[in-house]
Amino acid sequence: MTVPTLLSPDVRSDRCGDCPIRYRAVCSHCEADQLAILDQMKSYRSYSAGDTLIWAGEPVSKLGSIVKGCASLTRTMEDGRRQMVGLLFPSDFLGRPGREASPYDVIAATDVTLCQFERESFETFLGATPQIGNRLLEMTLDELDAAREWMLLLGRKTAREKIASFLVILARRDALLNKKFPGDHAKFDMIISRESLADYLGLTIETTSRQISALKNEGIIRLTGKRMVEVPDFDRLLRESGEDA
Amino acid sequence: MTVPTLLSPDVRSDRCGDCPIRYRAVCSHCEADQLAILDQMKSYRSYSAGDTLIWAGEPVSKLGSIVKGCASLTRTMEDGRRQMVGLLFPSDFLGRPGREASPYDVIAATDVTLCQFERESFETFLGATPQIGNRLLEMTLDELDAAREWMLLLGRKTAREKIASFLVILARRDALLNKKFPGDHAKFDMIISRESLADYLGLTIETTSRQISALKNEGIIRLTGKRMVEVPDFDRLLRESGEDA
DNA sequence: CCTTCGAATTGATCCAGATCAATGCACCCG
DNA sequence: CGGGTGCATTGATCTGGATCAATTCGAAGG
Repeated sequence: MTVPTLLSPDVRSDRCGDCPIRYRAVCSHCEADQLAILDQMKSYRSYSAGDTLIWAGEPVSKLGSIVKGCASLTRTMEDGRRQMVGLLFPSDFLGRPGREASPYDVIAATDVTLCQFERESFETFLGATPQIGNRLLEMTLDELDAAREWMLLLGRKTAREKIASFLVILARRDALLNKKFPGDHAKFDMIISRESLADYLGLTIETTSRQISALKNEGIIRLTGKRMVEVPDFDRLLRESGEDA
Repeated sequence: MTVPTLLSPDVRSDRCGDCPIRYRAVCSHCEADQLAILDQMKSYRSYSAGDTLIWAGEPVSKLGSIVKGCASLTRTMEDGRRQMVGLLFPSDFLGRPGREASPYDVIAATDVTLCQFERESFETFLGATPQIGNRLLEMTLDELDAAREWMLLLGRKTAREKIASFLVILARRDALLNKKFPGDHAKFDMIISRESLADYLGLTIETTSRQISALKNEGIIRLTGKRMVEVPDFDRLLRESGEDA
């Protein structure tokens, strides 16, 4: 049962056929008849920035896709040290079939709209629909690649390279979303606070802030407001990130 | 076509039914008839410690399971900085269906026996056999959890905690393999060189060596030879690792 | 037995990033 | 308008782990 009043303004209708993530989400390989079933099973739910969608270790009865917004996955140690272990963007899947609980907190980084399913009915459908399972495997392999890329960043990159690498990811995302070339002049929102960014990069807030200031002072990036970033020369930024071409 | 002469002494026959990883590998959910097909498709191959099984970026035509031994996944930056991003043990799967190339080098840490398939025929079988896909998804989710756990280690733990965490993993593995309780007195081989260990933990060889010596001097571990480790008090080691109970 | 050679340990010094401490800067609310 | 309140920036200092530099150990071979 869908709840139209919970739709965010950007989600034009509650029918799967109109969904902005129709061709990228877990349902992307589904045929029309399978989609009709998902359409019946799904419901939308909205969260505000800062809300915790899932608490680490708590069993969760819902699974679903991010339709709009951005959520973070975070692990916290007893003494309070925190490490962000992933960022979820629209079309990314939330929750793991066959697993009751998540080993990390999931927190809305911005306002988030979720397309969610009951775990049980989704798992039944998954068992009967190989397209879903295949797509889920693809997406999980992509997440694994991203996680391992991030391990290299956390283990071996300097603070400056870490910041630059993060900005490269956002600039590429901006180019993709706005159908520009990756080399073009990019302008995008940093999405997360300095504190979250520090948690993502394995740094302190202070070091994070200092390195951003340094990149700004050297003209590699330009800041408008606290969160908007412009990248006049993408290749220069890329060189700072320690990546190969 | 199997090649009996390449069998390692521990692999008693080349029939899947006798396989030591029969109930943990990608084939574990398969029925007898499906297993019979895999039995026809598979071949064994052995590698020596230090051999590169897969070069980063190179297309690979084979996929398969580790039957015996241990292999590492490593990313290298242009300037030579290296980060190990995973360790594969018996029953772990090597290669990614639907993906031509691996983004990291795969290197035999010890002598390795592989049960391998041609990519093309394996992918065809995967399409027709949901059990394989489901198991692969489970295993990939496990790898993703391990990778994210490691991100916390790389981003936030001290050198001492990193070493202790690695030893905790090996001690748990020893307990599992030898059907002991995790708290029991463990004795195991460290598998990898100090250099590889440094690459795994995001440290230098020197820091790695110093921290191991420190744990030894404080009686938290005991060393016999360079590579054999004994853990008299598992809980004490666990406390040093920064993990919660 | 001694020599060799790579891996491991140990010591001395250095520095990138952490920590401690203000200060700046919006934005809200009484 | 003034004074919170919560980020973000900037400055001063400290330190854990890196770097540079010898040993030491142990297995392999003559």
